[in-house]
Amino acid sequence: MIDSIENLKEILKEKGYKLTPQRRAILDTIIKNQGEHLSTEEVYDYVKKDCPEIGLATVYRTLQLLDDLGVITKINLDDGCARYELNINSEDHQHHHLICSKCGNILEVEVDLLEHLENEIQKNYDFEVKDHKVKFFGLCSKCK
Amino acid sequence: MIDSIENLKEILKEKGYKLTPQRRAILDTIIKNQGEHLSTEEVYDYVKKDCPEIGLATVYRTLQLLDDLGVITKINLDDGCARYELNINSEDHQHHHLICSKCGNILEVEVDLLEHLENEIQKNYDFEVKDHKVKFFGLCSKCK
DNA sequence: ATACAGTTGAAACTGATTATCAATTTAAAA
DNA sequence: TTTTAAATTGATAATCAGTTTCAACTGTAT
Ligand SMILES: [Mn+2]
Ligand SMILES: [Mn+2]
Ligand SMILES: [Zn+2]
Ligand SMILES: [Zn+2]
Repeated sequence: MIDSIENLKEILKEKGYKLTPQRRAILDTIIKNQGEHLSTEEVYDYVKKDCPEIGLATVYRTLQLLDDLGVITKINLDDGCARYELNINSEDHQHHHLICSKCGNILEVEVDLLEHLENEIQKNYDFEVKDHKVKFFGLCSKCK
Repeated sequence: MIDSIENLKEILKEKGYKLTPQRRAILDTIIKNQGEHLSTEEVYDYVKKDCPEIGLATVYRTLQLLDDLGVITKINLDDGCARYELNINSEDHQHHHLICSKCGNILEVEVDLLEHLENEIQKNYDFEVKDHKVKFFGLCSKCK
């Protein structure tokens, strides 16, 4: 969805928000670490290299804001803290995660394959599906 | 999976745990409120009627224990606290949840319909799926 | 009845997240 | 470019779910 810092300013301006060096640095960090699922503290540690004076509260606030704006997505890996990842396709549904119960490694699943299930849900429950969160637990190739 | 308090004692005994009035009362509460997704505090409030002297720490400990034993399942509805529900079929996968973004109502989906997706995952990622957590977000029949 | 391991409740503690607030900064207007 | 108002920041305190500690208590096997 977001190509670079260039259009972050536009996205912010639309809602009356300002582009600050802190916000820029935080998004830079997330883009640079694409593929990771960073916690707030982890983003804080990374971003301090570019922006040593930044406060942890600002990181919490900014990640929440970027999530509200649809730039990033908050995910829950049941490890006691929120994690975030960059949104690639804003239109598309959130991708699935495979979580290895043994080594804790996270794999991402590109295919969605939920159309059939979602159609059944629309039909049987009269529920209009907008998005989903899907986690699979099990053993990865190395651990089984 | 669990029929009544009768076999809770057996399940506990197998692992060297004891059947206490507190554990009995907590499971009673969960059985009585089947279909709800109770938080620890909510279980605490209900169970105090039968067991007024019970401590909140005991409720936390017992819910965790029952989850470990496979009697109940912890679920995360992104509202800041853990919630639990009785396990009906221990063998089967956890059922799906439909969460209305407007009214917050939770619907349960009986059909699984994930075999195809799970087969693709086994094949393409060499990942052995044991269980899953699936949440759909959208609008329920009343809200759309 | 005894013994002992498991359990309890109260209270202190932890760790993630949020709220507060005075000082600072952005962005738009003058 | 200066002015201005609203948004933002960092430090700190506060909150809140959940965990730990520990002395007193209880369930169960013998
Ligand atoms: Mn991911
Ligand atoms: Mn349910
Ligand atoms: Zn693994
Ligand atoms: Zn609704």
